[in-house]
Amino acid sequence: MRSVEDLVRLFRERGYKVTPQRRLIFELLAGDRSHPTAEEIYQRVRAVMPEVSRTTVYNTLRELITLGELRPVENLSEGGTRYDTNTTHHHHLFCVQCHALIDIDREFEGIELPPEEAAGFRLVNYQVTFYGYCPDCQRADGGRPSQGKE
Amino acid sequence: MRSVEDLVRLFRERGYKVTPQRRLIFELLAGDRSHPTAEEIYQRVRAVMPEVSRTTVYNTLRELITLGELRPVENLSEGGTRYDTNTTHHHHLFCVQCHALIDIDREFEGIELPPEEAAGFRLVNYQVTFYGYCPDCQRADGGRPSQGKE
DNA sequence: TTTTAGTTTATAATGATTACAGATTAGTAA
DNA sequence: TTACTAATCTGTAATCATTATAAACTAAAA
Ligand SMILES: [Mn+2]
Ligand SMILES: [Mn+2]
Ligand SMILES: [Zn+2]
Ligand SMILES: [Zn+2]
Repeated sequence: MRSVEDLVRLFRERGYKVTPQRRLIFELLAGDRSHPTAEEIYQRVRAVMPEVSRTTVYNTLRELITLGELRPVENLSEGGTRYDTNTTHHHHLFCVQCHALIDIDREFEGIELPPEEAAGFRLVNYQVTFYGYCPDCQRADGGRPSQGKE
Repeated sequence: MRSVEDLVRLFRERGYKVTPQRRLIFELLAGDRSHPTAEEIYQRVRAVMPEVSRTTVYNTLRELITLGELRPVENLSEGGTRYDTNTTHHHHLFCVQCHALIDIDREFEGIELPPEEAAGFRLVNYQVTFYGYCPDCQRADGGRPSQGKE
């Protein structure tokens, strides 16, 4: 995500107005590496401008996402937790269109995190997720989220 | 996840009663590899026993999870979407206790999915997530979800 | 059978997010 | 500067996924 002033310029270019609320959200996010939730951002905003509404925070986040300046952390359970009958360690292949989720039961070599990159974490597991288009969605490329199988 | 009869035995062993509702949910899940949501399971249950309630489905799923026979698909945005100011391709390190989420900006070698394992998918991306305990949570191992930094 | 602890159901409550409508304002142009 | 207006903001209601509650029901032990 760019600097506050770049975001201001970008918003103006695209015909979005630059309000004090938006500018404050830019300032709070520009330096942030903590992957905050909307609620956390709202609380930080409120500490400075107590009258700002949650809706404005949600709206501004959505705008930043639309402009490609922010993104939601990847989440395979959009629209409800998904349950896995495979309780052993394994990886996944996810269709970004129809949300088909397929197990990958083999192991990958070379996925090590040297201590200096592990930020002091004691590691217990890791998981790889591949994103792509399943055969059904490649074919029916019209666009509507087909339901794949069944 | 085990066979229906094994699940029946397991439930009896642990003092859970085996009701027709539970047995049906076992039957629907035992062969399933689709990573269904609670709502999808509920709809499948309802097609057979229309009077079963959503609550029973949720309860049974929770029991299966408690017994280690089922698990929720990993999700870094438990309790609300998290927003990422880093919009470029990168990986993550996640504290399973306080949910701290840290970027890993380097690439991993050897993460290839040969076509025969790709199930016909056209791949567009992949992501690695490491799970572990952050330094704060290793120290304060009492258990309560400390908030880490800030 | 009878008993009862555990289970189910319907309904209410909660938490995250989106939809809406009326009040407010950024940015433009006179 | 002032006036204008489309865009934005706020408060509130609605929606969706999930959990809590309490009264009715029942599996399984005696
Ligand atoms: Mn799986
Ligand atoms: Mn990140
Ligand atoms: Zn698909
Ligand atoms: Zn931690």
